[in-house]
Amino acid sequence: MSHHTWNYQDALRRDGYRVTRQRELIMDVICDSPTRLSARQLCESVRERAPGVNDATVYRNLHFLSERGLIRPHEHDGHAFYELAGPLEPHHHLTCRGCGIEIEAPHDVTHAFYALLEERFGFCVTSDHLSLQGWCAACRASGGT
Amino acid sequence: MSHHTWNYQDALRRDGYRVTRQRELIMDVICDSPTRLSARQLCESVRERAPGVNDATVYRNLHFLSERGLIRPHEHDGHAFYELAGPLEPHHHLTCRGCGIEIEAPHDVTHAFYALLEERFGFCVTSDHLSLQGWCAACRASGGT
DNA sequence: ATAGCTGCAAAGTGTTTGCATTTTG
DNA sequence: CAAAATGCAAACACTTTGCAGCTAT
Repeated sequence: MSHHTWNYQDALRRDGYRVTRQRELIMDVICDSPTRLSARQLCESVRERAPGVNDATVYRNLHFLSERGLIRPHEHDGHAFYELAGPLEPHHHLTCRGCGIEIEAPHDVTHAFYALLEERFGFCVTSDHLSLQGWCAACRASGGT
Repeated sequence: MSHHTWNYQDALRRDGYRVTRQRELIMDVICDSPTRLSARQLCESVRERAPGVNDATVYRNLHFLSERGLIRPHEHDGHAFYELAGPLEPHHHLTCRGCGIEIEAPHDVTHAFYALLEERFGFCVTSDHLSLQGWCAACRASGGT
């Protein structure tokens, strides 16, 4: 899924918001990155492409775009990391400690687990995102620690 | 489990570290709290009991005590929250959005879930702590949203 | 006596806010 | 043209650091 095949611009304009160079840059950077990026990293990446852009603008737009549902923040390591929301299914992230790859697991992998928590603790989970650390198959095969 | 039944003091002295009033205060506050506390909250609670204690000292000791394995930090909401480590089993936290209660789920509740992730994605989870939001049985019974 | 620890003040991050100016629709 | 968004600088909250003096052992 790319934001190029997704007309988020008109969606914004329709609601009276504006499509600025800065907003497009942020969407571009998020879309081009293979992994989720923190606000800080986004400030940097955006500035690489367009030196004039201010951090405050990036922060403001990350909130704005999240509120509008165009991107999605995930808490991790004490920071918010952003990814395109678009028509993507909600999902979980499995991050490899070896190579850093991020595997996306569909939301339904947690069904049985959440059912168990409900059964054993009467607790009904509402968290819609999990971020787990571990080792991917490739790293384990190649003798990762 | 209480730190009063646990002689962490001698463990420290044995290794050449000192048992100070500040360190004991921090351990007391952590132990007395029904929920995990953030560094910030700990600074405040400690200061309530002993007005002179400096934030820097609290921060330094939270790192120190974590390194020594006396307390355990858990990331949550962009901050570290601390709880007694001691001889406790590793476990997961289920936090109720309604009443804020924290249910501790033993580590083994994730066995089947982690096995599924390994089977489907070849991914071997190493994260040893999960923090999930949701609704507890009591809140759901009393018509929590 | 002497590491080890504390308090203080200053600096460092990462993020937010107010306001004058610019830009988009 | 008017509303919306930006840049800038200052404020913010939280955390870390250097150093002189204090204190547990």
